[in-house]
This record gives sequence, C-alpha cells and structure tokens, in this order.
Amino acid sequence: MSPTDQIAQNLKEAGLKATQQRIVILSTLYEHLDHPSSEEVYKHVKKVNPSISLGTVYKTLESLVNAGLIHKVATSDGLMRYDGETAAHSHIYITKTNEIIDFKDDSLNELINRYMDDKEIRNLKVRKISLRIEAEKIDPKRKIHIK
Amino acid sequence: MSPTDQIAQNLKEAGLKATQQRIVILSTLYEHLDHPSSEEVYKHVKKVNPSISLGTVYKTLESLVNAGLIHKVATSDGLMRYDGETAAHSHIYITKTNEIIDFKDDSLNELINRYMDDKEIRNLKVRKISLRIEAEKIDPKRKIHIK
DNA sequence: CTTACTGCAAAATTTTTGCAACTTT
DNA sequence: AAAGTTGCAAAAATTTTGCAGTAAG
Repeated sequence: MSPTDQIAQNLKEAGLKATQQRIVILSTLYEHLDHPSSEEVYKHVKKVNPSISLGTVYKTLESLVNAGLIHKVATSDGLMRYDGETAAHSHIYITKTNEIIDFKDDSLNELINRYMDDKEIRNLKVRKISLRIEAEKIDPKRKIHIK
Repeated sequence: MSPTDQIAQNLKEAGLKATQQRIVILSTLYEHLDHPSSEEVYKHVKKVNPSISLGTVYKTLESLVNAGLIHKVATSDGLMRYDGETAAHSHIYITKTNEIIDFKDDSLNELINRYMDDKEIRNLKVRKISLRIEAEKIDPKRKIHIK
C-alpha cells in the first residue's frame, strides 16, 4: 500500500472522508514532526496544492485533532501547533527559539504512571500524563541529541 | 506589613513600579488561584478599580510574567491564563470544564528530577520540569480532592 | 445521489501597539 | 524632574463562521 493510500485509510477508519486536502495535510504532519503552526502547515501544503484555502487548513486540523489522528499543542506565544506523533511522549520547550522537541522515554513513563496509580485523586480519572520540560540550548548553533 | 504593602514590595524587588493597577492585578492573581484568563482578570480587577483599561491588564500581565512574579499558562482553546503560584507545581487539565487544577507533589518532583539528572541530553540545559495531566471528573458535580 | 467537505470572504476573538496624559520614584 | 506607566482607540494577528459550489462514498 502506498503512503497516500495508508493515510487515506487512516482517515476513513477515523470516520472522515479521504479528501485530497486532508490527505495532503495529514501527510505534511507525518513528514514535519517539528510541531508546525496552522500557518506553517498552510505554507507546506500550498507547495503540493496551491489552491487550498487557509480556512480549509484550520477546519481540517480541527477535524484531525477531534478524530485523534493528530495532537494540538498550545504554546505561550498564542499559536496553536500540531503534532503528527500520537504515541505517548513529552515535549521539551526551547523558549528562545520556539522549538518544541519530542522526548520519549518509556521507562520514565512507566515510573510516573506507576507512581500516579498509587496516588489517590478523588473524583478524577487520569487520561494522560506527559512531561513539560523547559530548557535552553547550551550552544545555539548545535542540534539537540537525546541519548 | 499589610498585604498591599507586601505586594508593592514584591513589585519593587522585581524592578517594577508599584502602581495601583499592578498592585490590584497581582493581588487578584494571589487571591484567585484558578488560573484566570486575561478577560477574567480584567473583570475581577474592575470591581476594585472600575476605570482600569483592558490594555493595561494585558501589559501588566506581560510585565508580571517577565518579572517572574506570575506564570503564563497556554491552553488548547487559545486563551492565555495566569497563575499567581510560582513555586514548582504541575497542572491537571479538565478538558470538559476548562478547569486547571494545581498538583503539587514534592516526592514525585524529586523522583523525576533525579531520573532526569542521570539522563544525558546533549547540548541542553533543563530549566524546569512539570507534569501535564489530562483528566476528567468522574462526578461533574463534585469537587476534586487530592490526598 | 446523498452527505460531507472546500473555498471564499466576512466576522469574531484575543492580543498588541502608539501616544498623550498622568504617576511613581 | 525623569522615567516609567496608564488609558484609549485603532490595528494586528489568529481563528471561526456561513454558505454556495464541489467532491467523496
């Protein structure tokens, strides 16, 4: 199955019509895992489909979030950003550069979830736990590397 | 020292002039720890000072955040919310009701920080770690109680 | 052929900005 | 008095909405 067909199937399984626009937007998010904003998604998508409208991008992103196919990430600069990775993971926020970097650590995840299971929080069902890590780069020119 | 004088002193120590507007806004945030939005802060503050302008509320919240006297919390509904509690703590997000509840657990904090200290992340200085807990209420009418 | 989706433009919402008048130090 | 802050209104930025036309199942 081609990547496009796979994406079309993901959409259908989520109960959404596999339109050309949705396929392009979802594939853009699978390709760019740097948490693009709506406007950035629009720019990327326009290269493939120049006639797509910004309104469609907004509506589609909202649909994909509601269907659970992507995640929405709120940032302190007031922009929403979108994440094609839906498996459990955390985010490292580099304030100065507006970078959001994925951080995935299964054993830490398990450690926290085990701790929280023992913790009784009355009248609350915990759905998801992730870390919010604020950090800054030591050398701004170099990339981040997580062991 | 009166609470107002204490707040004025906090402002001055942070290098900000202790204007009547800032004192009222900061005291509102100390009083309302439910993470009010800019508009909610404005509404609260107007009761005390009906002539304050919304623009001043925005500018002041920004100044207070920059000075480290309060924190900004980004939400997925696109509103910024503000937090008068600056000690390390986590947030529980109740999506359906838009509630944000503080969650403070020193031993969990220590557990995570000890784990992360051992974890080598090249070219990154970690500044702050907190949990992002998504949850929902079991009985919507009852309050949350954290043991 | 029915239902859902797109494109467009207009509107709504939230936040920022510029500047004269005013307070704080 | 100097420096910084406020209030106002206008502008910017982001997101949502309505609806006629179009595409998908």
